[in-house]
Amino acid sequence: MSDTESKEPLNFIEQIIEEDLKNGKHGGVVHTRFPPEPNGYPHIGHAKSIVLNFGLAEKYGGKCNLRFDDTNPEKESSEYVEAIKRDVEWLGYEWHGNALFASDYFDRLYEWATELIKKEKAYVDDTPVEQIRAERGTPTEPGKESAYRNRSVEENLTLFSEMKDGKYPDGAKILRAKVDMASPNMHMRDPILYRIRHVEHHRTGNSWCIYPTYDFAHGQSDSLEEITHSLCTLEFEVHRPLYNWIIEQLEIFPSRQIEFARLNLGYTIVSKRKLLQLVEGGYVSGWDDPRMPTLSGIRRRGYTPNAIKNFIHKVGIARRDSITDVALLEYSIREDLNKTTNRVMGVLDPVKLTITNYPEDRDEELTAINNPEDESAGTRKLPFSNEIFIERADFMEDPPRKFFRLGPGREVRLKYAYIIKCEDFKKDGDGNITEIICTYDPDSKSGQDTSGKKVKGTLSWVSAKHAETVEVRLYDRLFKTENLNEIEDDFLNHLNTDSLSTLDNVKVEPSLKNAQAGSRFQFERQGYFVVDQDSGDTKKIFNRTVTLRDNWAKQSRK
RNA sequence: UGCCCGAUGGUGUAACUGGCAACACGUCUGAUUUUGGUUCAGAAGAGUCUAGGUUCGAGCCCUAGUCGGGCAACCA
Repeated sequence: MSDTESKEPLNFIEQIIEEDLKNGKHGGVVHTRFPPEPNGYPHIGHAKSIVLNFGLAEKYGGKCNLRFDDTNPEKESSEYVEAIKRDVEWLGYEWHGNALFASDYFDRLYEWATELIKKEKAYVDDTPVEQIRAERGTPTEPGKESAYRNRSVEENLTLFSEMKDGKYPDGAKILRAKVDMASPNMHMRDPILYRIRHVEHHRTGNSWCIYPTYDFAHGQSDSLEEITHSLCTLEFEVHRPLYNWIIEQLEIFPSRQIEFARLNLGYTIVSKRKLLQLVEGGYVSGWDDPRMPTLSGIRRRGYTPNAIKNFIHKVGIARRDSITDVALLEYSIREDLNKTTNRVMGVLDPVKLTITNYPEDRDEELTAINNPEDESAGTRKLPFSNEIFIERADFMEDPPRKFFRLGPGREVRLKYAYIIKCEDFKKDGDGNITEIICTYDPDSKSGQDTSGKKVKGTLSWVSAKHAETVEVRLYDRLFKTENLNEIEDDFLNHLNTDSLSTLDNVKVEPSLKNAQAGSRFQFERQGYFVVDQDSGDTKKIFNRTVTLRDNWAKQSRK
């Protein structure tokens, strides 16, 4: 694997890995990890990290751990742990061994803290929060050393042990590293290693009342797991000197931190905090609302793991901030679904069409191809009769020249059936078309057409008396602003109020009667749909995953 | 008036580590098509943030600047 010469260009992380491999670093082992904090549901941005970390391990024959960074019990819960596991598995990855937790290392971390104290590299500080903050200085001014900075090793050891034993209330004391209060890097100005929190942890319960900070837990966790390449996003770059400092002081396995730019998507928000706001504020139905960029939302929307992975690969990995065009995501899902999904007939906005010369009592079974992209998908029977439904948008009373569909006197083909001609139509008092009257050409049956006619348009349809009525939920982007990083007002002001529209009188062919939740279909000429989990036995619900590309719509917009 | 990153078509990434910018998406043509889908053929679109420098030669190296991002939670 690792010695395969691929022609694919390598991203900068792969270049680093291949260089390490060449130099025999870590004995040619590649070991990565996906390290989420269980404080929210994973979203498309996390997918980038998941695909990167697990993908690299796969590519180089290495391993990838799943490790929860659960050092802040106040925000974390096992609900999130489960959601994260589910999503990683859904994407098709298997973590190495059991799921791991930073909290598994609390004992070890405590020992290491003690070790740092003994080396005079850490001390207990009684300074109040506000003062600590003030003494840290600003980016342009150096900080001031704490009055407690030079306590004796013995005193620090005693105090730290008492902190652990619960002798002090929250915030009374902290453990800090002794680095350099004048460092131009704020994170090196005696960073906090442990804080007192008398709260229950979702895994360790009440056995601890002091918890390590990210900086004191993450690097050592990587080290304990012998992570060779520790990948994280750009904002942790300034933490890297501290990450390395701790590893050096403790003389432990030297994992290497490498940062890459997080994923930004147009019209999409990727912030757990804001996503939580959408859920709690009732702007969406939940974490798995199909409009949400969460993996659970995307999954419910009908996206496939393959599409997500391909999308991430197409986006690439780099160190510069960027915002990816949603069109790339949509392309990825269409590309996948086009090849894998069966076609069916569905009419979203039905209008009745009567074929006057077709016998009322006649039922015909036509043969339809399930997937023109996949012959093995076979064919199915489609019932036809004198009354059918077609899409309201497929008829125009006064059509423009480039409109290939139905209009007075025009002819079109009904897919898999006959060529029909519009003879007349009816309208109600408001001018809405209520019925289209046609005749058909008996010699034009699909597959045995002897009519010699050529028509430009082919319509999808559903036989009225055989149709199933279902509900369809059409989704649009949740926000109306493309770059949500640039806005200055509340992001909620940018919500697209028309992001969901529900159609409750959609007609579909009878083969869909027993479609199971999670099954995906292409409604011919419309888009890709997935059966929603809310579907009842009486009425199915279909979520529209994405529309088909539509050159006509594009052209008619001009 | 600090430190650290980054800057390549509309968007996202490449450029064999110095040899005269490529791929994908998007856009536009045309062909095929019983999905205005798919597929196929093709086109337009950047001279690589700016100014210097090194070099036979710079998107790649150096210097300065500009612009963008990050860093002052007992968050991660």
